[in-house]
Amino acid sequence: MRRPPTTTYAILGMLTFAERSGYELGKLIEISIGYFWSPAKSHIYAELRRLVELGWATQHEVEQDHRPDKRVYTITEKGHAALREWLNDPEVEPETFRSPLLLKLFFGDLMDPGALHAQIAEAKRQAEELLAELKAVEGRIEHEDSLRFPYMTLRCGLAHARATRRWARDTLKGLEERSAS
Amino acid sequence: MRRPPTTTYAILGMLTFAERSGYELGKLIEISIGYFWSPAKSHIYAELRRLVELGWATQHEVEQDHRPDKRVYTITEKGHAALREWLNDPEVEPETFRSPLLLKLFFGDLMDPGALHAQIAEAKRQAEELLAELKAVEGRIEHEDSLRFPYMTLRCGLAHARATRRWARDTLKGLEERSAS
DNA sequence: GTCGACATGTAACCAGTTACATGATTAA
DNA sequence: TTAATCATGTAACTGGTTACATGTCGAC
Repeated sequence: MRRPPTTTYAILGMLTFAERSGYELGKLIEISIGYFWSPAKSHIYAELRRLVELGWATQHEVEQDHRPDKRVYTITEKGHAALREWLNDPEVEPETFRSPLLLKLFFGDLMDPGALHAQIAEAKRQAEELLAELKAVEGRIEHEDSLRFPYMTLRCGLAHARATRRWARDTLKGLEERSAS
Repeated sequence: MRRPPTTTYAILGMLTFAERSGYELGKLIEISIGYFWSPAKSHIYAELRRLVELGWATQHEVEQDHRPDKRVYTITEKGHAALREWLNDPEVEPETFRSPLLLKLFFGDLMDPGALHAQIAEAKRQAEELLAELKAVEGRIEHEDSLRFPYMTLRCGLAHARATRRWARDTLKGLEERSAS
């Protein structure tokens, strides 16, 4: 039996902080690992079922007042062991990065200059938006020693958002200089 | 009929420089758009067949001496129009970025410190390798005015490789300081 | 009464990868 | 003769998304 896909371990890892329902995991992932690993909502529920099948988590229903009932998942010792085995495996799967914007830019000769400029400007705006978002998170977690490792991943995001913003700025400038002459 | 996936346009775009066979496209993509858009070999052949079906390219066999024959694809005027329509569409699909390394780091508390250090160190090594590769490409194309737009995409790759290297360096330092105390 | 947050899923689809299969030609 | 490059694909799989479906509960 092959090792399950990375998303399985992502969900499993999120259960190490506390037992949670699929819905709660979705909200949590969105503001944490979602920046570099973001499964669809329906995918989360599917993975939770797989975790139970594997014996890596157990489920139990929680009746709630004032809210619909929920199904809460708890990591097992077997799950912990599987997670550690994956974490310590020196073989790390390669990152994937795909950028439709860079792809378009590569063919920039064929583009309407106005459309190109607008699309890079929009990328710059998005980088700035992301940067503001990440800075806000940083303010909240930088001194939380228990979030030391999440903070390191945040620093990576900040570095890349800044690199993107600067690149977009420079590229726009280059585009404008050329169109002016 | 919906718009075909981005990979279709990637292949189509590569045909604007010259008519090419699937094999030639594979080699070319690897050293150009492959850094931010890299279809599998078999996928390239499949997309070429789709281009012909759509009337966006035509194919013809080329008999070769000293080498196996090949099937060469040429972009049509209809293909050019479709490509421009896609390029100028202000709606750009979002980038996707997935990092198993950051995912592991997020759960760093559960890792063996040695394994974590080794995995970040390996990421740093990979960033340096990529950086060297991109710098070599830069030296070859920076003054080629016809490669102005590809050069802009290269600058983005350089910025990100440098950001990754610096982040990995800083992170390793943080890890070492902590383990020393 | 309707909107939004809470809550869980199914079914259909699809983009893309992996492994496999085949064969020509050239250079060591 | 063996490896490397040139050359083209098929078939099976799979990881993952999208759209849909359903319903609870509280607040306005």
